[in-house]
Amino acid sequence: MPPRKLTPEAIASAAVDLADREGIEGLTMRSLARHLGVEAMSLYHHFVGKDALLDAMVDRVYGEIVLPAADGNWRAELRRRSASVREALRRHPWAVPLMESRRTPGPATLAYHDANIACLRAAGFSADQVAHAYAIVDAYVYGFTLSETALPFDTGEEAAVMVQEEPLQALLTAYPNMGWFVENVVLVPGYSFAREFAPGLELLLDGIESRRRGVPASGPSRGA
Amino acid sequence: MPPRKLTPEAIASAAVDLADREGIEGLTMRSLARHLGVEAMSLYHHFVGKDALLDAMVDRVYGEIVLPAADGNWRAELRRRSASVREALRRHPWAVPLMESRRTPGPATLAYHDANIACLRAAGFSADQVAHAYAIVDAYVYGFTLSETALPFDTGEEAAVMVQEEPLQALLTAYPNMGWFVENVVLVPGYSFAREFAPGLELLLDGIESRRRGVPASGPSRGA
DNA sequence: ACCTTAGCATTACGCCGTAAGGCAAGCAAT
DNA sequence: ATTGCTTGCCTTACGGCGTAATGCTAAGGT
Repeated sequence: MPPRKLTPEAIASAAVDLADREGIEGLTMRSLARHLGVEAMSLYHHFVGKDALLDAMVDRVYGEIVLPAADGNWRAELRRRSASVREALRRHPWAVPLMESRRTPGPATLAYHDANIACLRAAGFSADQVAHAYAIVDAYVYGFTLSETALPFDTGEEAAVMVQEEPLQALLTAYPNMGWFVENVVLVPGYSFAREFAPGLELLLDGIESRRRGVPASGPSRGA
Repeated sequence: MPPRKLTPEAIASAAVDLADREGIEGLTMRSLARHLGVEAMSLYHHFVGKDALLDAMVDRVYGEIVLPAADGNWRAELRRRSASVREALRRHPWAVPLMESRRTPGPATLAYHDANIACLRAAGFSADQVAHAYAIVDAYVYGFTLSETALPFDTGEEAAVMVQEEPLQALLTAYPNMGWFVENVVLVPGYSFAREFAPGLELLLDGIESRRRGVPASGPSRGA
């Protein structure tokens, strides 16, 4: 028997690389097999189907995230792991819609969630407070990264090129507030969407902290 | 010539219905055509390709969102449209990954963004403040809804059934913090993930408001 | 009466995921 | 040494996908 060329780990690793380079739609069982020097059906001896492979890929992405330490300052730990999540998802943009939709979490996924809960719990959060904080921070980090990876430009310079084009010019005059926004935000030198991430996260952490200290939540009655 | 059976609107509407019922992976050009009583290729006389159809579907979802009024209270308007976004995305879960990834916005999409900017602008937000507020709120709403639609359960009762199953039981003992979380949050009577939405949004709105009033953002130095 | 054109259908191509089965190389038991 | 099982990979084949190319039919303009 020739030395085994394939292992689940090697396959998943190659699949992540391929998806990074070609996009998730370029990852097919055949293209992946070609990349590994084998035939497509050989992969099915290591994964029962493509779904299982996707599960493994997602778990590898979770494995790249720096876990929060249970004995650290919860704000610093949450900040660090949020940045780490965002970096991992920028390295693997295809993972953004996948991470939240897989139903068979792998060991790295479970370890990730466990460490997050442990960190907040150790900081004295009640179960309800953990639920609140976790839901809010995760929604923000995933949502921000989703927006970010979908954006057709990152810096203002890239946007400036796009705005020159004819159809976009027409749209910006038809929708004057968007035109105002583009002119006064996107096209201002130094703009990048990425810089919104950290301030938004701090706003969340501030809110979580003040709620913990007993500041009552302002209900809908207040602003309406 | 028989009276035209197909219009882009009718096709997109049927596609949305089909995706709602069968899921986005059940929406194929053939299944959609079958549903409309025509052949698959007939659809290509109204849409240049499936991507264009998906664009139209996304724009229909945007069209379901209640637009914020420019002359209203910005908190109330943002609250209302955020709830409306979430409801639209719950009606059409397949749209969550699509809405942020389409690159050819339709009229409803543009009107939506324009109305949002207009609302904040009319409330006296500077361009930078609009950018901050919009990025944060959108990230939260999309991220929350992404988590929500991906969750295998909604209420604690549904979760209780899942937890009975063997493989999950083993996981919860292996990851004690997750076990603690499930026991003290998910399985507590009355739990539902959905109830986290409004408090989290209020936290954001509070933060946006206080930042506007000149409260300096707490930087990483504070908590680290 | 002719031609254009719009609206829909037919056929076919190259992709996809994967079920079913084959085959060769190594190990274990006899 | 022979047998037979297991492991790892390959071959073939099927139904379904998006869609290019082309054909047919009937209404409307001239």
